[in-house]
Amino acid sequence: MSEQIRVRFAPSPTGPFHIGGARSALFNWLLARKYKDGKLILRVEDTDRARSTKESEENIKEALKWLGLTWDEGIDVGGEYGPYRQTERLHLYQEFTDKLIAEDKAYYCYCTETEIEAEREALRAENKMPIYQGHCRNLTAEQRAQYEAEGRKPVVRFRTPENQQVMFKDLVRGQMCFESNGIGDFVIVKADGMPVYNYAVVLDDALMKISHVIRAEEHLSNTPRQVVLFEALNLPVPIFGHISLILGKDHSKMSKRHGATSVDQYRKLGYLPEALVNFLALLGWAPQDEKEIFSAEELIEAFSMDRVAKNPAVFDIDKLNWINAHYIKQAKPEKITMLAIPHLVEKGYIKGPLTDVEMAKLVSFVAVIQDHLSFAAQVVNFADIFFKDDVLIESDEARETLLDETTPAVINLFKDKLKALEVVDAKAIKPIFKVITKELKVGGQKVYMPLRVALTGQMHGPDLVGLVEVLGRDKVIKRIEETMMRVK
RNA sequence: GGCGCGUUGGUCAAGCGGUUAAGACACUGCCCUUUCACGGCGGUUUCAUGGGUUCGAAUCCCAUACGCGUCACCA
Repeated sequence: MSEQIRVRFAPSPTGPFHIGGARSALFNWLLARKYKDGKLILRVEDTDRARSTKESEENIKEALKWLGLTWDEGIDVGGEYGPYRQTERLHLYQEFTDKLIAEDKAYYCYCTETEIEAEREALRAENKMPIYQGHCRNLTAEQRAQYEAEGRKPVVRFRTPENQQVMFKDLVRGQMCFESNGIGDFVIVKADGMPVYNYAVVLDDALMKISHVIRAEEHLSNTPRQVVLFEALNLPVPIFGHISLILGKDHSKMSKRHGATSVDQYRKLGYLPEALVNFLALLGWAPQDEKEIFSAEELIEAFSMDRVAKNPAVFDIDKLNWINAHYIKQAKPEKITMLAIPHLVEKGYIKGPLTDVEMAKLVSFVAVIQDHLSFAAQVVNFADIFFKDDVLIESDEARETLLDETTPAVINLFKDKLKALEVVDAKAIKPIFKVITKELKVGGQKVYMPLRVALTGQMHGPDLVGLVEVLGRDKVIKRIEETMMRVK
């Protein structure tokens, strides 16, 4: 690609930032970063006045920043092709609309929504395509004046050329071809003066000199409408690339039913941005080799549009969890702790602000369980071990472990040894277990298990040595004593 | 319904006329670990169906089925 790469991400701020949108943004970003002069433009498509909100726009920006998907031109950062919010570009669209009308390539349509709806119904009933039948296609000046007098507010429709083949190039799907007759005269400017998506997007992409339009497949069927407009306006047609949709487990489009769908939800659950980026890249794109774990830099290096798949991909939370677990293991315990705290607060484990000492202890605890986590919120699954001093014995099997005839001796010896320690750290604690097996002549099972159950109530869990160190001598002794009292 | 896109194991997927049809997640077996997890080594499971073309087809062509998208004064 010799010309400059200029790609854009153009979300409409009508709700929480969707995971699918994040992938579109990611692919565009990767393309922009791959080429030295590549530019990513962030444009906001806010022409739907009823649904667009400032909060959504903020949410999208925050999510993009969190994911590390930086943009070179667009809202907040500016650029020479601004403004970058469609509602601030109305004067630009107006110019082109006037021109189209003057050239008779577009016309005013006074049909009301109910009239149009009735027409559509009728066509559908006959099993025909529900396209506009051209009622206002050739109105006389008198007819128009009549409608105006009635107070009707017109929309502007594009006069779609008949019997033409509309072709365009798609990087993912190859050469595409549609019949113009299947399109009909579509609305380009609403009655409130707002341009319709298919119109504004064409003008913006052309005016912002976008070279490649990479977006979701749901736009594929809309593309001929846009191509026809590019041609009518004598504007260069960009190269398209329609990436397939992300589906839920049941193969329908991802929705709330499938669990978390917004970037924000994953962020709050304690997924790491690098993991999400890594995972999203692998949904619909495959590297040449067998690598699975990619840093952003490695993705930029390896990414290319011709390895983007045509078929839709099912969002597999198990794989995301696996990737995230990988990044969690590499992360600093402090970081995971910070992500987990809101969840610990929510579950009532943490009441007020933590002191420095408490915080340090919590961090050490997180370090002990870090390898067990798929995402930070899972810390609450282990929180009882850390926060709850009255141990709940999880099963009869665990109880039996405590009733073992060797158990009292083990527990007592352990307490003595622990009390005798000058410094209570992992290095000092570890040998205790060995010594006990030797002195009491019992197997490791008989030492570790009763102590684990007395301390946590559970048969399985994080490393005991680490646990004893983090909990501290007093708490450990108090806990085992109380548990033993209770089983007797 | 028209138009369009798609269909390799439960999931992500490699493959682009000749392969024992990669790899990863999940599942599972063993090892490691005196628990679990991590990690290591194995295993089960796939070319939607039917026709062609070809010496040879997961790969090319045509049907059928199924899934999805779109046909808005939403984007």
